[in-house]
Amino acid sequence: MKISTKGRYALRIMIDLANNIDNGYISLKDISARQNVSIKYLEQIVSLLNKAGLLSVARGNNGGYKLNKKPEEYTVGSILRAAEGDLAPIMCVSEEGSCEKKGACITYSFWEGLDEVINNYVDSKSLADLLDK
Amino acid sequence: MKISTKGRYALRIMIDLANNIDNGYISLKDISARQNVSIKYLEQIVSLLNKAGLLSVARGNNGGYKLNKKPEEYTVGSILRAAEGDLAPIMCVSEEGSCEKKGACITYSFWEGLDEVINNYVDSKSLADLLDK
DNA sequence: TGCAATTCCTACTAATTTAGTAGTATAATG
DNA sequence: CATTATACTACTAAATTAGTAGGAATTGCA
Repeated sequence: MKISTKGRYALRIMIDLANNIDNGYISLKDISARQNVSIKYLEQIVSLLNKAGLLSVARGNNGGYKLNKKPEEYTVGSILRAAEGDLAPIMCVSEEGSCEKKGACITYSFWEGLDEVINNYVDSKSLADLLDK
Repeated sequence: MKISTKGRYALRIMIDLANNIDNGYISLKDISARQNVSIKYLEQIVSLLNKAGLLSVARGNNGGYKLNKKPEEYTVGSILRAAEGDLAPIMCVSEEGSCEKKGACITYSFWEGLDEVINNYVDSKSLADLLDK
């Protein structure tokens, strides 16, 4: 029942970009130096964030990434789901794995409720909330 | 971010025992037949529940397990934690892994909050709540 | 007394997932 | 056109999960 490094690093990347929001496009080289994560691994994680539409990208020399919204407009949930795929605590309540025995299953609504409190919490916090610490 | 089979089966075992609460000690053979999980795997999971003090045991012929409290006195959280070890979404907020940089860490209180909503939810539901479905 | 049914304990293993590394292609800039 | 980036795909080592397997200890009953 753990969040993986992808989710945790994704959050750190977004915080890093938020902290440098006035500095134009930020390269992975810079983020790597600050966050102490290899550029190659960051590439994969940023790619997930990018595909989820959370970032603006500039390729080529002096390229990099920047936020395309204000920090208060990102929920932490949207970031974690982009990186982790899905926060469902078990398959049967997730989009893909959705179980056909829902109705009959005695534990289904319990798991559904857990999924709800998790997603409600992570969606109640914005990226800006984290910066305010 | 998934609950493992140990947690899910543990819940099914406890439900099974609750459903047979008037039938004395229930053998793993019976539970195995009803729940479609091998006796050998059930042994390991029941051992965790037992060590956590959730069950009464009778060894030998006609032996087995039974609940030592009423279903409404078990929180689902106590069952899941017994089987899963810990529901902390990341190391730094768990008992063992507790991080020394708590104070400095910008994301710490966010994760702490997530841990809280998860545990509050699973502890707000009793085993009896699941039976009432 | 001894056999059958049961829990108890530990070790092993196969499959899956996680946490990366590596290489090469593509794009932009000066 | 060299340099500095991102983009994409494949590979790999380590850890975790999901079991199997074997045998010892315990108890009830014929």
